[in-house]
Amino acid sequence: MSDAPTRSGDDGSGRQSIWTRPERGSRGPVPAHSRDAIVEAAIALADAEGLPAVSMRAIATALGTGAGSLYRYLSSRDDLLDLMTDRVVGELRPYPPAEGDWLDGMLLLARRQLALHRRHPWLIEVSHRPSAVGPESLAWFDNCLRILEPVACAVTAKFEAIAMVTGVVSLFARSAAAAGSFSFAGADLAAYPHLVAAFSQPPAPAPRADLFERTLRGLLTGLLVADPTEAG
Amino acid sequence: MSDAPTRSGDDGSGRQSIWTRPERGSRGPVPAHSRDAIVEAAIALADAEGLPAVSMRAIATALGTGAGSLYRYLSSRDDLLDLMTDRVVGELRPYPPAEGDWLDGMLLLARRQLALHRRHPWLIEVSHRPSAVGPESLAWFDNCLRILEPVACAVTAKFEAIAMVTGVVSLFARSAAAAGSFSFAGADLAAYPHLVAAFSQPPAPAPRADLFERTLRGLLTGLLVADPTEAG
DNA sequence: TGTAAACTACAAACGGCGTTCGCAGTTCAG
DNA sequence: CTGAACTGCGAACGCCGTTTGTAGTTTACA
Repeated sequence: MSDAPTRSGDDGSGRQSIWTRPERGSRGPVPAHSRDAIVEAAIALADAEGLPAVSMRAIATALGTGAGSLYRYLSSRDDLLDLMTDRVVGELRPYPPAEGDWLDGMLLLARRQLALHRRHPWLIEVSHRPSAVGPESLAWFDNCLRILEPVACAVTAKFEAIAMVTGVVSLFARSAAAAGSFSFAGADLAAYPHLVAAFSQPPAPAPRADLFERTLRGLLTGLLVADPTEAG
Repeated sequence: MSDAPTRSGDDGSGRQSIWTRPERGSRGPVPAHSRDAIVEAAIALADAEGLPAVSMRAIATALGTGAGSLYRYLSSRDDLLDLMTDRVVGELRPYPPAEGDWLDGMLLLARRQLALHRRHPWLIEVSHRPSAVGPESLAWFDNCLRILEPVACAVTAKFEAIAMVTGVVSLFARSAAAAGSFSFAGADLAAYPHLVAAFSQPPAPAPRADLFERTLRGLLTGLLVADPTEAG
């Protein structure tokens, strides 16, 4: 909506994004900390105690300084979250060589992305917020395009497909994190006949094998090797 | 993970969920406000100014009272968000009669859900948080099961399918809300050859017709009318 | 009917948050 | 050498969700 604030290298207010602003000037004492150290401490904190525990004061305490001092290195907590995200996206490297089927290649990338979410559960909470795309995220995106190179279709379709794959990955990551986190106790189940019918059935024999892969395979073939009869 | 806190009618600490706790007792003056009025004010605020504007103080001001007074009707802000969510889910009623193909029925429901997200953009931010399932959400779920009744497969698969549909809906809602909200300015694009190649191509002739529907159709058939050769 | 318990409203306060500001000390450009 | 640009730091600001204390009101029950 509105005038598209497009967080980029230089927004209207003259402020620079975290990706283009230099870490420090040439004068003054050598800083006691660094952007990297702060990001590292924040990630460690998020991995260990979850995203809500990542407060400026907590990070500063972990680094042995005050909360206000962090603003010598960052301009806001949002910038820090962007840096954290891009840094862990870097863990997706090294990217495998483009060999074999492009579909298998995309599935491999998706599985790696899912593993990344397992390593850093806070990624789910952080990725839903409009963020500035960092260099590692761009590299990942670029690599997806590389794998999709043999596919003959419009770039728009590829963009859509990549976005959908990322979305489905976060979907699975979210459902894995929220597994069994609620129940129906206390509700008047009598009002929901199909629900009680479903629960009165014998439990499923076993979870279907690799719902993740089947979903993505269906999605990608559906989006990229489209039925030519409905070319719009 | 851990001991599954299962937010339900009565959690371990003896506190009752917002769905089972009575709104008021029998003694004392008649309350000046009501749970419904608070929820309504909160939804109006969220629709107009976004979820961050929904602070206890703002709601209280809108109702002409103090922030602390709201705790006579709610036990926490999280409870309020649960109530808000369930209330707008009620807007999905009335549910259409189960006629025609189940796939078409599910697609209709999904489209309605997407429209709901368009009406209440804050739903995206609120639904990613582990929440207590309210009666309207249960009714919606029950209705999905009703539509899927003619499908002959395990209930587990139906649950998975419903969850995936909801997830894909929120995916599309999110991408619609974030459309064009970032750019690559300031980045050294030379390091991303496939990205620049993609952008140097002529723009797509036109967006593919109804990516939403095609995605869901592929997903549902893939998940529910599974290939019998790989029955697990 | 009298009284105590249960309920109401409300303002003030608590602790935490992200962030800003002023101050004192340090380093380097001109 | 001087002054500008930087550094760390602690106090403060204005928000937030929530708790608490006080005072007034209504109902249940002896």
